[in-house]
Order: sequence, then structure tokens, then C-alpha cells
Amino acid sequence: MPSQPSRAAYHHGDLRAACLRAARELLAEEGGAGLSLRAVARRAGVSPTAPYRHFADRQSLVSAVAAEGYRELAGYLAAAHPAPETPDDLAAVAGAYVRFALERPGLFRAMFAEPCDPDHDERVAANSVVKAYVEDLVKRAFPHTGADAGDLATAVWALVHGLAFLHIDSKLDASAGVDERVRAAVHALLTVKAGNRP
Amino acid sequence: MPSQPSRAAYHHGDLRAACLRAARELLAEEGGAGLSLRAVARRAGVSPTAPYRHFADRQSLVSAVAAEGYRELAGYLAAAHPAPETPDDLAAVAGAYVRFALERPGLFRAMFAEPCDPDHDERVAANSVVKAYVEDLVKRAFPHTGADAGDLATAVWALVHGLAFLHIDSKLDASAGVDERVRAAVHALLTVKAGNRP
DNA sequence: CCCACGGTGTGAGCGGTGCTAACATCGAAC
DNA sequence: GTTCGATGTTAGCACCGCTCACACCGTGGG
Repeated sequence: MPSQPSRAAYHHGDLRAACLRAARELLAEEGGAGLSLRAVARRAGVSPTAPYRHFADRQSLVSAVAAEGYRELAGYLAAAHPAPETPDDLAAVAGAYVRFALERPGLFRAMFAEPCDPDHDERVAANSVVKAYVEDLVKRAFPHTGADAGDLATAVWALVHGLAFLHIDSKLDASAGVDERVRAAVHALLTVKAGNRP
Repeated sequence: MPSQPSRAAYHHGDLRAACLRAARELLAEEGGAGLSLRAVARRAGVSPTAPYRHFADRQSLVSAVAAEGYRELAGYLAAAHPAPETPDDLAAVAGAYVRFALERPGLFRAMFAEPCDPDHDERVAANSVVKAYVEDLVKRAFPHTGADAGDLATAVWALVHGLAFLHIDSKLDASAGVDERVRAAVHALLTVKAGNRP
């Protein structure tokens, strides 16, 4: 591999990274439909088929971008609250999850909207990081719950995941006060009177 | 318009319906990527551009299919429990929502996975039917909740929606006992002790 | 009764796309 | 210093969305 980016090089130097960056930009600018290997190649200033040296096919590129997205999401959530302990902290993290989706809808859709081959190791690894983070978070926020902690974690993840999708699909008018809305939804669910059950 | 399906007709008779049916089949067999106007035309036994007489573009076809999907979803939920009243009934309906997504992942993704033009009247109408149904359901299952009923409905919809997506993305091993898993998740969320809050 | 018209299907064709195969270039290991 | 493998290029296939000009035919005004 070339150690230095020799000027006007025949070889790009770090085409893989350039492709990922270009893919991210296209995803942000034109959405998932605009993400094509050829467009990526154009943006990277390279011939239309050069990316195939680094990605087996389009799906492979999308998976790589998605894996990046998972890692970013994990960081984003951690930044929202470094050590969430209470349900209120959890609501803050939930807000961050939805905000992440709203700020990068193209990326978020790439992460979830198309079926991905489960063989992409990097992708499943990055995904399970998010999963583990949510589970740990829920366990700390509800240490004394009688319900199975795994079930609760699943439910919480599903809740925020669903909120995110409904928002980016504009099934809920998202424009104003997303955090407030998310907080209200989480609060509403967590404070439902169990006594209502027969 | 031809009143009778004259045999070997130059005009199809009901090409629009045939296109919708073909689109549904393609969605089921090959997923969203396989749904092309040309493939639809082939399957309907018609020239590649004939569908353009009935659908302005691909997006328009997808929106029409999605609208069908929303109506079917509403019927599917209603069939799961004709008059849900208790949180347990609600869990049953939630299970139906997820089952619907798992049985028709292609259709479900078409309904939610791509951004849709909000100008497609039929589609937004069909979608709001589902929304109203969920709201009514939640109001009946939790008549005495102090929280805003709209917030709670949003939260419940988000919960089942998220569960559906996580399942069809196989983020949760869905194969066995989906209903049980969904019921457990809903139960876990609804029975969280509010007393845990500071 | 006939004919014009408009709704519907056809065909050719443009540019874009995923992907493959054969070839070109260059850095690095021997 | 030569060879070799990784990386990039070009040509080309089939398919795609979409447009335009044209063909067909049921229907309604004369």
C-alpha cells in the first residue's frame, strides 16, 4: 500500500475511507436512493468501478456505512448522559436517540431500513454494542424491577426506536420540541398505573 | 373504458389493479429492491411503460401499495381483538402488529422505510386511520391515566412499531415465540414501578 | 351510422445503475 | 532490478426510471 499520497497518483491512497466519506455525504444530501457506487466513485474522483476493489457490492458499502453509524450512535448516546441512572436520565438518552435519527435520517435509514446480510461481522458487532449499552442503561435505571431486565431493555429500545422512525417518517409532526415530546411519551408509559390491569 | 374484458384485448381492462397485485407479489418475493415498474409491467404481461398510464412514477406506485398496506394493517389489528379494553388486550394487538410486519416484511418496509411524499392523499388518509385506531385503543385500555392520552398513544404506537422493526431487522431473534416476546416487553414496560423514580 | 377524440398500450431511446472481465499502473518484496 | 500483487481504468452487459411519438380502440357527438 502507498505510504504517502504521491501527487496526481494513479493510486488514490485511501480510497476506502474516501468512499465511506462520499457515501455519508450522499446519504445526507440525497437520501438512500442517491447512494450509488458510481456516484461515490465520481465524488471520490475515481473511475466508476474503482470502489469494487474495496467493497464487494453496494450492500457491502451500505453495511460498512451502517457500522460507522452504529458506532457514532453509541457515542452520541453516551455523550447525552455520561452515567444515566434514573428514568429521567433514560428519557434524556431517549431524546438523544431520536435526535440522532432526525439529524441523520439518511444514515439512520441505512442502518435499519434495508435488510442487511447478517454475515457482515463489523456491522453486527457495532450493533451489539448499542444493544449492550441499552441493556446496561435500563438495568441501572430500573434496578429493582421485578420484570425480566432483558424484556424491559427490549421494550425501551423498541420504544425509542419506534419514536425515531415515526418522527423521521413525519407520522408525528416532529419540527418543534422533539425532546419534550419524547420525554412526554417515555413519562406517559413509565407512569401508567399498573392498577388499571384487572 | 372497456366495459368487458374482450379477449386478447389491446387494452388490458384493469391494469392498475394488476399492477398493484404484481407489486405486492414482487415485494413479497424479492423485497423492496425488486419492485420496479418494469418488473411490474412484465408480470402484468404488458409493455414496460404501460404502468406509467396509471402511476406517475415509481414513488406513486409505492405509495399506492403502502396505502393498501395501511388498510390491511387496520383490518389485521381489528381482527386480532375486536374490542380491546384491557392492557392484556392491548398486548394481543401489539403482537398482531409485529406479526403483520413479520409476515409481510416487504410491504411493511414499503409503508415505512422510504420517505414518502406527504401529498399522496390516499396514503396519508389510510395512515391516519391506523393512528386513530391506536389512539382509541389506548384510551380504552387506560381510561384513568393521568398522563396525556395522546402522549400515551404515541408511546404505545412507537413501542409496537419499534418492536416490529427490530424483529424484521433480526436485531432480536424473532423466529420463535414472537407473541410471547412482545407480550413480555409490553408487560415489562407497563408494570415498571413508578416508585423507582426519585 | 360514422367518425373524431381521448384514454390506454406500444416502441424506441436517453442517461443512470450494478456488476464483470480484461487490461494498465505502481509500490514493494524478493 | 525484476517480478508480482494490490489497486485503478476501460469496455461492456443487462436492467432501471422516465419521456416522447405513435398505435389502437371504445365511446359519444354529429
